Amino acid sequence: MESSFSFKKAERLRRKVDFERIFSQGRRFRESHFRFYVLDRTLKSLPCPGKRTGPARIIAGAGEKENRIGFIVGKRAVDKAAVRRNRVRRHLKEAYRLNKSRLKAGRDLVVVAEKGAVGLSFPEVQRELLQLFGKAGLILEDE
RNA sequence: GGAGUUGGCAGGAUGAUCGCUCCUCUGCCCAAAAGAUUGGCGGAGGGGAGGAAAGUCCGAGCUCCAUCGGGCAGGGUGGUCGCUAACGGCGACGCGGGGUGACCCGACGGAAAGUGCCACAGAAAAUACACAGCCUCCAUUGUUUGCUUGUGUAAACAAGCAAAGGGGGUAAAAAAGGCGAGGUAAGAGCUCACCGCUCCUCUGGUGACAGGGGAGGCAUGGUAAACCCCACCCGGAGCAAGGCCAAAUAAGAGGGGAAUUCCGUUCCCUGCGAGGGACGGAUACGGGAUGCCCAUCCCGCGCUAUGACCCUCGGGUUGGCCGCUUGAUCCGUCAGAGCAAUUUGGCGGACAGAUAGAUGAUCAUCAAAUACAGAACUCGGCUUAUGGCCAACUCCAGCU
RNA sequence: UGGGGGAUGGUGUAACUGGUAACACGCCUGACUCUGGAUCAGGUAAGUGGAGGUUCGAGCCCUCCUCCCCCAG
Repeated sequence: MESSFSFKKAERLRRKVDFERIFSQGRRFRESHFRFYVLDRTLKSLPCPGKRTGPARIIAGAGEKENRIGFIVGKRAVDKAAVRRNRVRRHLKEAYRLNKSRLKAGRDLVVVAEKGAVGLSFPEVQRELLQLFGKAGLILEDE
């Protein structure tokens, strides 16, 4: 298995309907500074993207076994200053990028930052994110 | 050494590993008859946040909408001259004010065109009037009215009141400009010196204004970031502007056409809902009213209208593409114009374009580096946030 | 990102054309009652989000900041 650390556009959630589907149908977890939503695309693959009846590219792009993830760092909930919000999001992206090879595939994930997330250092963010992945049962067992 | 004023500077660097985005060149794959092209996965090279990117306070470019004319109105600016694409910005100068000083600050046109306001206090608040206290005969000149009381035969004298003149504990602001002297019964530009004011005139300056001379003895309280007057300027909205393509859906518009309903209030009936009544409004032919020309008002001229059903066109939504970054651009240097802002020309160099939204993470070294803070159509300014460094100048203290 | 609105006692709202910041619900004390509620009487509490300016004098007028809310995908 090639343990690529790259993190391209196709691995990010970019569509409003994707976010809404995960919020309405996904499972939810919490740590002290982040909320976490998971939706397993492999279980309900047949009806899930339907009903939109859009072009076939939507199904094709999401139909692979790749994980997709989105990060939400709100202005109202987290911090007004754009610099500090960017720092939180970059920490989250880096923590996911370095650890994503250890996760089960075929899921859509969303991480929402909350009030106290601004003051955290990168190791603290990485530890909390891994705790969330563990709670959700996403970490592969094989050594 | 301390305190301060003004102007300027950079906004961590280097290396290693793992990553993101855009552009150029290039290899492979998929779809297709083929090619262009688009998409996916790679390779090489290159670019990748700020002085404030911020606040959105002004000014523009750009785009769409509106635009038949006029009036009234609304908003903005406010010393002068210039600079600029434009500005409420900048420069120089004038005037006024602050600071021992370097230097700084000023919405800085008009209150004898009009209107409004000026609480409390005070005699009085825009008019110089009433009123309280005080002075008015002794001497020089002239004049002196009425009433009451007292003395006296009377004439007359004395006292008081009225008439006449001056004046102002207060107040943010005060009038016979301020202050000092003379003057007087007490007092007033009544007189005089200095300062100020008004008018006339001369000189200098493009101008704001400055300086000189003469006359008047002084008449015009404050407020225009109150209405207003004067001069100048101003259509509206904003890239989520706006345009194109595809998909599914069927709102709206136009036409036809028959008919009389439709909407709102939640007052009444009903347990609630549905429904009905009442009230108000809209609609038929006309009128009126409303709407459309930036908002409001008026005039002239013009246009439009309720709605089941049928036909035609195809709004908005979702996804993608364009707009989208090289332009009144910025920097360096040389030469020219100008006190300067700025500008002309030559040479060289630089310049992000994302769309769930790119600059990061970890480590090492440098004495330390986490100040404020992140592009979203683009420029020119202003304002606000901010740790540090440098230069010039000012004041104070000490030493030589 | 662009556009619009607001901030006044603990809470919800007033303050006309600039002239002593008002009202209700609260809260506290007292009366009434065996006690509580209701009622009555009295009191407490903001100097108007912050900083400057205009004016004799700003909640109100002007400028700049801070915070909150709404609209447009």
